[in-house]
Amino acid sequence: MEVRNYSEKQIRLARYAKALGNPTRIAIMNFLASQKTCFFGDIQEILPIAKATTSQHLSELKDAGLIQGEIMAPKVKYCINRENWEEAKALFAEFFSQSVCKGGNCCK
Amino acid sequence: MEVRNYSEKQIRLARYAKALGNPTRIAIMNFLASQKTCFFGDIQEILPIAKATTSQHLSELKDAGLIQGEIMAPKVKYCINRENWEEAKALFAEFFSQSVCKGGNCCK
DNA sequence: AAAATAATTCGTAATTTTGCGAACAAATAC
DNA sequence: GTATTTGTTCGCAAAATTACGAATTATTTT
Repeated sequence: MEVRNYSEKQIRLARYAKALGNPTRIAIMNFLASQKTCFFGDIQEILPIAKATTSQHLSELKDAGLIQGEIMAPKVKYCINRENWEEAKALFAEFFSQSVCKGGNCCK
Repeated sequence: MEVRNYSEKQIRLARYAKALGNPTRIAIMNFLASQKTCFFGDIQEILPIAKATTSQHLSELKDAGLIQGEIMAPKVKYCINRENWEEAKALFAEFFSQSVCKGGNCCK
């Protein structure tokens, strides 16, 4: 009964996946990826939730490293954190590049 | 203040992401992708959690459509659901293929 | 200085997630 | 037919998530 820990990669991938595991946050990321300007208010406008909740979701995306914010008083400009976006992209690509059920005798 | 709903794609992507948003579930998927045989007991062995919890995580992955189970009494054989795996792969690929900060004037 | 604008934080509530041990179900082995 | 093996389900608890309105902060405009 060998109890193994999770690898750093597994933990980081899960962290990114968790941050993306909500339709609102996917919508935010889609919006940020498509826009040149990305003030809080612009994001808030396209979402069917209260601004306090939007702020919370942005915090989670920021904590996960997927976005960053820049204060341009009295507004706040958000954008995707390119470096971590690329890391996440690579981690998901690697994850999904695993060959599934090698040998083909799984569940059949 | 146009309140938009989320697209089906956003909802489906978020659903897959949520299912993958936990290191244990990533580890399970990695294991299933690498194994030819995949009985519950084999999965349970590599995880540092109780079997009841493992069963729960498998349920969530199954609910999300990422895996499927087959009873081979008294054992249960699990494997990746190829069709949905491919859908998830495509959704994540499309998501990460978005060009980030077009025009380059975001947050700089 | 006061009012307006923009966004975050606070306080709260409801729901979901994660985890465990114990009890249970279902088939096999003795 | 009783015991064993293998997983699931139940009941519970702690923590995290999602959501909101109200209060707060910080800058800008008047």
